[in-house]
Amino acid sequence: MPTAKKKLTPLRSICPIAGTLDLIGDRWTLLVIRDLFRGLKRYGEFAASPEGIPTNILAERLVRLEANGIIASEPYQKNPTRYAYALTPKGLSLKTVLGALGQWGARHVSGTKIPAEMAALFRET
Amino acid sequence: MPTAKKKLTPLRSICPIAGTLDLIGDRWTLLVIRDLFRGLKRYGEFAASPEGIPTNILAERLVRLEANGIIASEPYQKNPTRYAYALTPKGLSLKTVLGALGQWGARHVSGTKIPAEMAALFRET
DNA sequence: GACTGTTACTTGTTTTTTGCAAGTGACATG
DNA sequence: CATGTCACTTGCAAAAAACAAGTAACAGTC
Repeated sequence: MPTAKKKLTPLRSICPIAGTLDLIGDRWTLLVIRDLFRGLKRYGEFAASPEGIPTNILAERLVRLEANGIIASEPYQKNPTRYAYALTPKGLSLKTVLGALGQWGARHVSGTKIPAEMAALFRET
Repeated sequence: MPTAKKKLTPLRSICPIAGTLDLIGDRWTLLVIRDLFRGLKRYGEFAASPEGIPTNILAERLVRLEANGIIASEPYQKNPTRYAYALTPKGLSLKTVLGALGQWGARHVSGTKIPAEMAALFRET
């Protein structure tokens, strides 16, 4: 796993919406989670997504998501050890959030389009 | 209405999730929208929320939300003209997003608690 | 076995955004 | 007319993001 730096993130309030945003409410984190739902697993795959996340940001977000128990990493090779990332149950339960964001965007943000590969995320459960 | 500065925000991709995040995916915007769902209407009320949004950020977000058709402002007094803000239908349709974020937070972010005043947001529709 | 390429990061610097404090204009109240 | 309030605006320091390079450990080619 990448270098883990300790960083406290005290919650801004007891509001559960604010609490969620404190964990994943930045410009990039939810896009990494979206990619995990799409089946991507490796650093290079995330980096290749069309939004073009800066690599240092990606590395930091992966560390943070794992520290918060939203993703887990497992080595898939040695020398050098490389890790594949996957959503934990906690991360998987963000599906409703991604679904709501995606449906709203498809309806209200012009220029967006639901890719076929992502249709599963948008089906009602 | 506050001073409107033109600012282009080209979408990072055609993904509807990314598109939504480009509009409202920052540290503060969704908290303002939450406050509107809670019934708050005025600048001072938003500023008094427990998270303590910086006032310059609040002013800028109100302008942006109105420019994007998510909120609308109406004068409630003259000299000086003061505006009350309300969600448009487009803004109201973010309820599912807020609901999903809140439910996830209530379940997975320790230290959060659903205030009674906010319970309506969390009921399934 | 030196050379090229790939993967997964790390490091350094610039630019942008945020956060904080203080200031301003137009009143309303005492 | 002095003080207070409300809704902002402005200035500046601090933090985060963006961009560009660099690095380590191989694997494959010549």
